[in-house]
Amino acid sequence: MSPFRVRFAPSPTGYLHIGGLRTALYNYLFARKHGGTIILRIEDTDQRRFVEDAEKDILASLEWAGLDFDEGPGRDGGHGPYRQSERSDVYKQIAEELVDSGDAYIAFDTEEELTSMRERFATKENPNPRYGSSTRSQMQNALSLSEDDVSSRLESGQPYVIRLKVSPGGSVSFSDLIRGPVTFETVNVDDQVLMKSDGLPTYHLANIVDDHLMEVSHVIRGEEWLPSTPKHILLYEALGWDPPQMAHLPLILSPTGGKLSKRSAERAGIPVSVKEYRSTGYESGALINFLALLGWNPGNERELYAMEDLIEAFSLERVGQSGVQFDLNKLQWVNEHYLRQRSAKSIASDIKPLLAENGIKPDEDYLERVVAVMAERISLPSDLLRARYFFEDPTSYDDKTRKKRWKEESSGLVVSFAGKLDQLDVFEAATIETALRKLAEEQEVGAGRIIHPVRLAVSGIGFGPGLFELLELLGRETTVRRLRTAVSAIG
RNA sequence: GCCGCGUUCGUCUAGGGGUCCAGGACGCCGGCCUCUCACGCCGGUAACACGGGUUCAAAUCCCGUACGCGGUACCA
Repeated sequence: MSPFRVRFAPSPTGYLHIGGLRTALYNYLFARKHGGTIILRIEDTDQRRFVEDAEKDILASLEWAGLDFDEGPGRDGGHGPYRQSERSDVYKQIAEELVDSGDAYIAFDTEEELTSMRERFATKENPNPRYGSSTRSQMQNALSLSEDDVSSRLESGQPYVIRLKVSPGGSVSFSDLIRGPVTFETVNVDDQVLMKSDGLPTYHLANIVDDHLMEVSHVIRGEEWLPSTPKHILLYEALGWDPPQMAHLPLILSPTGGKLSKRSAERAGIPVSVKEYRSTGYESGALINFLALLGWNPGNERELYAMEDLIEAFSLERVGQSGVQFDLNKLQWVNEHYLRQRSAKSIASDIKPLLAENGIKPDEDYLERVVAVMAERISLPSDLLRARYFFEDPTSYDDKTRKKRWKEESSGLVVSFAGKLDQLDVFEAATIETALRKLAEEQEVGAGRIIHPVRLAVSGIGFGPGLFELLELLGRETTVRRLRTAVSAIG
């Protein structure tokens, strides 16, 4: 087994979203490509934003997407536990070590004090002053207070946080696998809180401790983390650990611009949680295929990839560097390809509950035949809901089609056609077609003069599958009934 | 504001000094097929952000500007 170890580390503050899935996917592809290991780690250190069923949703969504993990909750690989809430002791111990070594310090400032500090030091040039080398001496911490003061505050149980002590004047450089060399000046890095006053670590501490302890070799995460990477590098250095390789993925942007957030996505009509894609009826393979190509490309012109093909082709070097807009159109296109590879039977079984919700309970064989005939006309199984005429008589007739297709002689032709159908020995597409064409000939009109009004009569709309197979599918009784109803309704 | 990262058709992208008056895909438009719609096939529209360098030669290298995005929390 290769020494490559990667992790996907979501925070259970909500359902797994599309950006999270893509991050998971890239980690997964990288791991599988190199025969490495992928870890799922739950970063549940924010008690305030914790969402009860989020972890369950994340697990279920990943499984649906076909991303299986080697290590994680319930799958011990000797590096657990894999929930940060179950690892508190470790962080506490490391934080204390950092305080002892002088790389971190205790601070007592309350949230109000922090806010007032920001107001106090804010200038036009610097509206957002950091808690760091330039301000910490004026705050309440172990660097500004006397030793006695600190210990008496500690003894009295005053809440405190532990902050990383960042010295100004230096710089932190690292080479990002996707972006190349990146440098930050330490003056611009603040004294990040490592341990919160609730005794839990912040992301920054927990993340690097776990990555180290879990022997993570490559950190593949969203670009929003790039600015905090210097803090992480500083932390690795303080602890005497080697930092892993870093790879910061381009962000998924909303078509309206900006990071694809819940709000912007909704505004753009894009589902944001993986759960929604699933319930809308997208194929997981299609979503994966689409997401893989959103920010990465294989360097050739192929567009359709099964998971194995993605694993085969994937490389971090071919991940782009700029943000990418989410394009629902393209997803839809990919999804259509996947949908058409499925049997009518399996699509039918998917759509059944959806129809039932809408009060439609068709015979299974019939439904399967409907799906077969409609397969090329839908991009999602739920599109079938818009073709209710398969299941119930039309109650209205599309105006535009009516104007265009229903001529003076239409009623007569439709009635005659209904009569012909009544007399047919065998009610099949071929015999129906023969009958119709014969009628057209007798009446000396083009076949279209009958076909279009008949379609409107039986379906209420002007488009759909081939008319003859449609009629066969509907059956003689339904067809004839609808024809006669339509004549009196449109007449 | 400051820090960081970006910038090739509307979108996802190929390309990384000459093979590029820039290739593919989605979308859009037109055509073929055809009873309609869709599929499929064929064709079309459309881009190197701008300004300076470097070079015989720049989409490609360098600098600057503009713009976009991210970060600037005891959130992740």
